[in-house]
Amino acid sequence: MPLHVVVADAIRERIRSGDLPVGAPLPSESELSAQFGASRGPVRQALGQLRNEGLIETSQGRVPTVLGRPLAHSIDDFFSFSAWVQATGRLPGQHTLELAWRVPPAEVAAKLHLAASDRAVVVVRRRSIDGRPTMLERSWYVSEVGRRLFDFDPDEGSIFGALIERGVSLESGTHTIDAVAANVLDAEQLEVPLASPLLRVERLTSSASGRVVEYADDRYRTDRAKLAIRNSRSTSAVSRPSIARLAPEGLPA
Amino acid sequence: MPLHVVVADAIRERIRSGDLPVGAPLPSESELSAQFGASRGPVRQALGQLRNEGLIETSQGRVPTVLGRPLAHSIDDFFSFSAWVQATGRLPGQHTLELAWRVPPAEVAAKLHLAASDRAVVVVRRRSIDGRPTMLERSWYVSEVGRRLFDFDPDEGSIFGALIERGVSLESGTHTIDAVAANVLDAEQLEVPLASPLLRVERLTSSASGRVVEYADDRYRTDRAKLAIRNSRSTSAVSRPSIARLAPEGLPA
DNA sequence: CCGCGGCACTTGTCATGAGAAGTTCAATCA
DNA sequence: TGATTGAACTTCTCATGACAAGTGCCGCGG
Repeated sequence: MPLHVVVADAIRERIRSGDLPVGAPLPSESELSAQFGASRGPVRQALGQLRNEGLIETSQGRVPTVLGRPLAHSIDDFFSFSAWVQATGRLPGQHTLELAWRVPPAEVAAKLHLAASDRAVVVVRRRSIDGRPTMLERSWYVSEVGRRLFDFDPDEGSIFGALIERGVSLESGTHTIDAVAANVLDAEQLEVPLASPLLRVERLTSSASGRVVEYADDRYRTDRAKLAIRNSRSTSAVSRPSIARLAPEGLPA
Repeated sequence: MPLHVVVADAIRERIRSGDLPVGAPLPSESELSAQFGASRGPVRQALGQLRNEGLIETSQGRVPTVLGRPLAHSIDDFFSFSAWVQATGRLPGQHTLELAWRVPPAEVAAKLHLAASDRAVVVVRRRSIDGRPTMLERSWYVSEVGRRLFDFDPDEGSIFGALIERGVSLESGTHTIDAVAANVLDAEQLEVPLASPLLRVERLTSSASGRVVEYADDRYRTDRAKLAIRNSRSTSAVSRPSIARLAPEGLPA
């Protein structure tokens, strides 16, 4: 394991455990170098990573300080409805409306990088929080991944979690957010009037190898779930903006 | 200006301009070193930054490749409509419908932490991209900040930029995203049918001292603007989740 | 007692050099 | 023809050394 990862993990653990409380100064770079028997390079690489994670704050001439504890829930909460709901102390529910293996519509096939005649596995589920219908989920999986869905009951719980457990690589994702009017199925399942505004999150999930494996269209009742983003300018000026507005491709330049 | 920033800016510009199209290979590190008269250090620092921004992809043994056009150059693009539109190479426009100093509705006053009788400055503007109506913005500023709005023409350009220039501290923000049906004003100004689904972004901006200074309700035509979020699990499992789903307060536990 | 200068220490930036590990591609062999 | 090997690339990692620039603090002088 690379030295800079070792250093970053060690410091992260010291922060998580409370050994380095919030606001506390970190050892200087030279001290860390000595502690880990590394030169300044790897140490600075580790500190840069931690700064990007928002864990520490650095500035010239001043020893780095601890900004906050790492959050208990992971980014998985953003991929998995079940994980999110559970993390907020409520009860997730799901009711499968459809589970099938068939040729997807052209626009879905394009997003999954499939040939026109390739089949994919589609799952349509109504998700609920504490028994209240909250979201309607339409997911398409490439066959290779999707066939595993027949191994277990999608009414059981998290598909995301089940796939991860079975060794499927679900690594990165792009989420696109907009609003749509509820169609007949949406309205019926979410128990809202036809054409009600719904928050839509489209998700493209890729494996570690970069292969697109899932396309999902999730529609939320906005009175039961929203999205929130928190960010600050100064500390993130150098950090990566994981969020951005997006202009649709369809717009003429 | 630091060398690695110069290098990063140059490459970013070459991507933005299309000189380096999507999927194209970047020059190798040694070539870049030669081009900029820099050693490998700053070049690698620049590439790391671009990788963090999701602009390029790197892996051992392979030349870096262009992943996509920049979604956002900086966090500022997320706060400022003008900055965002300009960064994507298009022309922002604004038409002010109202600029007034008056007592805000109770729910707005609460968000700004104002007393019931305190006044605030309200601005309603229709924002456009390349002349097309795209977003309707309703912003409320606390008086202390809002009075500066009368110093310049809000039709001129970015309020955000103008306030920053005048030394106003706009440091952090919380964005809440949902969907709403277009009301009469929305429909008229955005040129969509009544009750069309719109993407709404509510923004609470705070100064460095933590004081809430702005509340905004921005409503987008979803055919002209969306939100995108890119994230990966492994590298971000520990990375800060600057994004989270949010359950509304109104929900009974 | 207060203010100020200067020194020690810090991080930020950059150069140079080197080996490990992965990728690409063309020549070679079955 | 198809698989394999190897060399020439690449990036990743790390060490060392150096200077610039910012911070904190102690002690001196007022």
